[in-house]
Amino acid sequence: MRFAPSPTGYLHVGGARTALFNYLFARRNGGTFILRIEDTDQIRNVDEALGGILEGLRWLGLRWDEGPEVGGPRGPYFQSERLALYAEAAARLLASGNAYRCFCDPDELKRRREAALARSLPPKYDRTCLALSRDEAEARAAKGEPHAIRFRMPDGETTWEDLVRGAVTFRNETLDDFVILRADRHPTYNFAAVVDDAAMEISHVLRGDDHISNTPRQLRLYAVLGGRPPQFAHLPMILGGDGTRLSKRHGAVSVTAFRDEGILSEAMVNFLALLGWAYDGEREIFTMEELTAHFSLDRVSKNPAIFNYEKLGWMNGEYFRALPLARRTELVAEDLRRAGALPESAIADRSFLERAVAAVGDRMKRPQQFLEYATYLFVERVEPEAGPWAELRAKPLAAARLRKLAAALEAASPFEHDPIEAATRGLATSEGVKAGEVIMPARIALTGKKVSPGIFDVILLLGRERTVRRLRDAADRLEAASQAPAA
RNA sequence: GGCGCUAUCGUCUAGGGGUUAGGACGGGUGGUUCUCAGCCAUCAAACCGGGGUUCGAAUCCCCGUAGCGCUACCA
Repeated sequence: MRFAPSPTGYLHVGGARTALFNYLFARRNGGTFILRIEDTDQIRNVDEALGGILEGLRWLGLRWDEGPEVGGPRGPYFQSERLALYAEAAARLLASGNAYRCFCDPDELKRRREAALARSLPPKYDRTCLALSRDEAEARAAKGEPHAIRFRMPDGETTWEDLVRGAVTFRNETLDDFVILRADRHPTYNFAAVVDDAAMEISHVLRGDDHISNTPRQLRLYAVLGGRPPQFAHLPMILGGDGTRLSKRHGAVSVTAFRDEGILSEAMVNFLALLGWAYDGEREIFTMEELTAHFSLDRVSKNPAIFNYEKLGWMNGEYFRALPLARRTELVAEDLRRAGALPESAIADRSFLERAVAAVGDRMKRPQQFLEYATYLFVERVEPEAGPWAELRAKPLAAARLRKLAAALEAASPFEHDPIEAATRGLATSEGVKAGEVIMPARIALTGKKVSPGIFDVILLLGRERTVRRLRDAADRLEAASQAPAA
């Protein structure tokens, strides 16, 4: 079992889903999860790009048994360090006549390909260099003439039993004599993958279904290189909302970006697992342990799946709300610090922050939402939002009630939840109105908004002094405004 | 163009020769509470089209259509 990403700088959710399925399959079946880095393309970066991949995998909790940083008996785990293996395998194919040297100019081939495409013809390599005698080819190679090595595709057809799709067949003539070793002696993907999968004794290959058409090529390579091919399973692709391959323009795509937006790794894993796999269609919440216990390839879907950001958000809420208060507070503190949203002293007062987080309670689906429900706790004075303020002004008795509430709260003793509630409701009763008639104006005066945690929690958090001051301040302003109706 | 894969509510999916075609997200409505969130209840919402096989097809087969993928000296 292996996951073999190329170092692209970050772990894409599609890659993450593939990695997860590989991991689950290996764990479920007592296999070994190998991480191999496919860095055969010289053009692409490697070092810093690798970090993002490993970080993403680790964050998700997908620990590899063998691979970078942990080593293992089948190393090295970077293809760039396995060049000798590919050269040796290519030499064997050359010797057996299953491959041949190609001196064609890449630019010329590209032109021909485009020309063929323009005339609606299949853009296959025309086997020009297959016609070269072996002596001539060897002589030109010996002179140092640049050339690639191509696989000689045999006639016939290639079939395999895909673990998620069943039998898949390709006619070899549609496959082309593809390059296995480039002029710079680096292997191409299909070749390196086969040489390594064979050497690493890979039993199962789970990958995206964009690799389906690579599979017959690889199978052909196995046939001439020797070694039993692994079993293949092609997973459905993950698409964006418009039905095309998920990419940056659809929104966040790297798992670390989701992390930074407050998505919990447990939620990410759970959500990814459901993209292309289902337990029974009913149950949706699974821990990693439960996933490894239940995962099986025959419940993997064949249809591409559109990445639903909203459902991820919902699922994150499920996990976030289930976290112990201390943990939620910790996550909120981390986010506040990262965003630089509050002075360090406010963040450091952990017991107050914890009370605030408790008051916000189920309203948060992710730490980032904390301030939506709590900003007023951390400012000297609130500036009511226009809509709510206008509503307050529309109530002629509001100012007077605010003052009465202030007085009632000054008298409430002790200054705790129940006496505060009793004082507030008592006022409503004596005013002959429903509690909401007192509470909503208070909410606007105290928080500046129409939406907040429970009012008694807010009052408690604010403390008697600040509460009373804000109530009276709002009353003052209401009265001033009614003097000058223009505002 | 060629080759391949796929096709159940808007989305993720369960099911599979006879079902009121189930669940979840999202949406609507009602309830609960001081608002919101949450929770509870409830509603709307789907088998791509056409042929065939069959007593019976959404399910099996074929064709079509659509979407996606591959068609590199990328992976």
